[in-house]
Amino acid sequence: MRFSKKVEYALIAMVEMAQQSGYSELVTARSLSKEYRIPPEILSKVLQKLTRIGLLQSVQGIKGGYTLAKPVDQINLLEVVESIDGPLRLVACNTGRPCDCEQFLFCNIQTPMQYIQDEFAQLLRTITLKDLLTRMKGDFTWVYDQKNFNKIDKLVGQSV
Amino acid sequence: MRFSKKVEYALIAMVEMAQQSGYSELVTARSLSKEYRIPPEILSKVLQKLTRIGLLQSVQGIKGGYTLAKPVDQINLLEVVESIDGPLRLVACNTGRPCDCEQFLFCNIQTPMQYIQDEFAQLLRTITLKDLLTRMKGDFTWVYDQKNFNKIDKLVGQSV
DNA sequence: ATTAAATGCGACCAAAAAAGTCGTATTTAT
DNA sequence: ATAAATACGACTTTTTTGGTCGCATTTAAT
Repeated sequence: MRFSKKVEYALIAMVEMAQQSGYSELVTARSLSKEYRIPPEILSKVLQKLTRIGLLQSVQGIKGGYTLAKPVDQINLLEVVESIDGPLRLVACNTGRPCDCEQFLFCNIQTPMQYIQDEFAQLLRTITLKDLLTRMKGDFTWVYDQKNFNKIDKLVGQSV
Repeated sequence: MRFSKKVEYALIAMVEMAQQSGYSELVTARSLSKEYRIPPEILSKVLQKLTRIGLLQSVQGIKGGYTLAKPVDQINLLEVVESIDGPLRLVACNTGRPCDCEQFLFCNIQTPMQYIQDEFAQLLRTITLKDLLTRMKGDFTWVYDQKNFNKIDKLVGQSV
């Protein structure tokens, strides 16, 4: 019952991109992976998926990078989640066919669970990247606290 | 991003118990596990957890079994899920402490994700066992289709 | 009393999913 | 030509989940 790490990485990256570039400048996978301690190969693949699906735009080559493909209020959480992890499925038995879970013919919760899934999907659909940005005020106080940066600088032995 | 099998088993069992007993008669783990093809040891442990948390009542001994401890409209999904899987946590970094995810001091989505989790928890809190029961009308048409029962009878080589 | 059928637990093993790594190709500004 | 970036797939490791085994306790029926 967790979002996958990849989805977290996607959201971290997109939030950062929204703050940094404002749709204009490019951000590289490498810089993001450094800043947020995300394995670069994984982050790259995540960003590539988001690009293929049309949430990001990419530019190849030595001056390349990524940028948001749409305004922040037009990117909702459901698209992000489904871009990375595939179609939302809260239970095993809602694939369209009558029921293919282990309890097949006897499953008694298929229809109700479908309803719950629809509700959750709707919730994710109503939350946009913009909502995330407006809700992260509290984080700034410590994310950009200089003491923390110094601590990390020491920790990893390099400038951030 | 799935409910665990154990949570599914819990819901299947509780829905069945609500239909069968109407709070009076006892249902055994064994009969449920047979009817829904759930490994009996697992189902037992699930029902035991639900009992400890107070959602079911149990009676030990040879005539024992389980029954719902509360009316169906007073059992919500959040209690069921948290009884089985522990506190709801959609992301790694909302444990109360500032942030203990891999991106620790740099995580920029902690607060927004907490908000999403709260919204989802509220959704689960508003859905009761009664809602599940009223939404499963569609299932009856095939769950109780005699042809299916015959098919299963042949499949497992015993009366159901 | 003995037995059988039920709940109650904990330790352990196996399978599946997720996370992460490695290698290589392609693109493009310098 | 080179360096730094995206693009992509195969593979390995780790973690989580699902499932199994064994044993103890309770209690109705004989």
